[in-house]
Amino acid sequence: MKNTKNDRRSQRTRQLLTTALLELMLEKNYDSITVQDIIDRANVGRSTFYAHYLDKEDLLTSQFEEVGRHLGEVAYQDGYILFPTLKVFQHTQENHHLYKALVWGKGIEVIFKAFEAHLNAHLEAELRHKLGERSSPIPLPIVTHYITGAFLTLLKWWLDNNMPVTPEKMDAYFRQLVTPSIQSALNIEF
Amino acid sequence: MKNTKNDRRSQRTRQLLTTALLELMLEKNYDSITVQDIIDRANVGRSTFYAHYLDKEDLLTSQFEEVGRHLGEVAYQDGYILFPTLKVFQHTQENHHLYKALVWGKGIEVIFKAFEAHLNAHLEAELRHKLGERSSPIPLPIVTHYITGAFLTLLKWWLDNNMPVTPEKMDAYFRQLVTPSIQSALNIEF
DNA sequence: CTACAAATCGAACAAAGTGTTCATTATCGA
DNA sequence: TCGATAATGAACACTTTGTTCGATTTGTAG
Repeated sequence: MKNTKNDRRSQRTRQLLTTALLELMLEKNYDSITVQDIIDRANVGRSTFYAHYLDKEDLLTSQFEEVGRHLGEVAYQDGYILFPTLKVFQHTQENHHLYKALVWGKGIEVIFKAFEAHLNAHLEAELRHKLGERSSPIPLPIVTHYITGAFLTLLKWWLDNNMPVTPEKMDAYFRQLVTPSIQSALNIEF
Repeated sequence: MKNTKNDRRSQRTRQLLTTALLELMLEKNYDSITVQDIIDRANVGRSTFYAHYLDKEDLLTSQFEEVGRHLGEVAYQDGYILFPTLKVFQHTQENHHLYKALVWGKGIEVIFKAFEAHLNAHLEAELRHKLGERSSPIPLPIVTHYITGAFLTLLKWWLDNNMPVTPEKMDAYFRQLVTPSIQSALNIEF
């Protein structure tokens, strides 16, 4: 098939561009990175870049939205209530070079947005299920945003400070903080 | 004094520029706003703009960092532990036109960063005071970031959704969620 | 091996925006 | 009215953007 051939070549080009952008984000501010920088680093022709992406922003988001979605899905592959936060902390530590680049640049915002959306959706569904017939005294979107907001802020803080404690400790701290809130707010045990 | 005269003129010019930027942010994406747009709207000469600010970013941050600091200070003028969140919700609602512009643009990030720094610092100091000699089972920075992260996320969510509940209700929800956490985590009563 | 189609290359281009310079004009206090 | 300071805006060199297009490379089907 022709598809195979085209796809492989194109895919490799996209990979080169993504890698180049990531490398550059480790070196300098995202806003000051030009398309020229990226294609120089990636050894890719100017017109090729624009054949694949609309602009620099497009390269950033199209790649990293996927990462965010992926994170959201991984986080939910088990039936946890309050999702497996430990996994996320661990995954973040293992790939912290990637995430440092994202924190430095503004890529992290894109990922977090996609991640947050997933977390909120799943969390709301699970809480609703757990509640059953009872209604929540606090609107569920408020509860879910409260939880994901706190979680992502801690995750970012942890990264910014070069992960001063282990993922296991972070997870324990987070759960210690969030559990009583949910229990008392929704009268749910878990 | 000459200062008075200069200051007044300069100040007025800066005001014009800030207002123009705010208006423009209501109309279109921050990144697509040019310096030309701003000075046209403000009826200010090009060179005047650059006499006051380094670039567009500088205009944004120098003005809005102040807003963030101001918010942080206002929030602490009473001796609350867990700062007067209600006031912040109310203030946000009263000035929601301003904040909508900021949410739409990316100005909100700048403000939140400055605001968050203040909240964290004050919160940590107060919690430490409240703890006295006892040491916290959870590192205080983690507690404070947990709280401010959750708070700012809820504040943003509330704005994004056009403030579907009253400031009083938001405040009550937030406190209901966060109070048990802190009590159980730090053994503090308040 | 050859032929072919798809992907890449890179030079050239117009367009837009940036930040600076400087001679000129407006403003306001003394 | 004078003088200092601020604002003006045209002109400038420079950077970046996104597009076009003919030449070139690459991988595969036959």
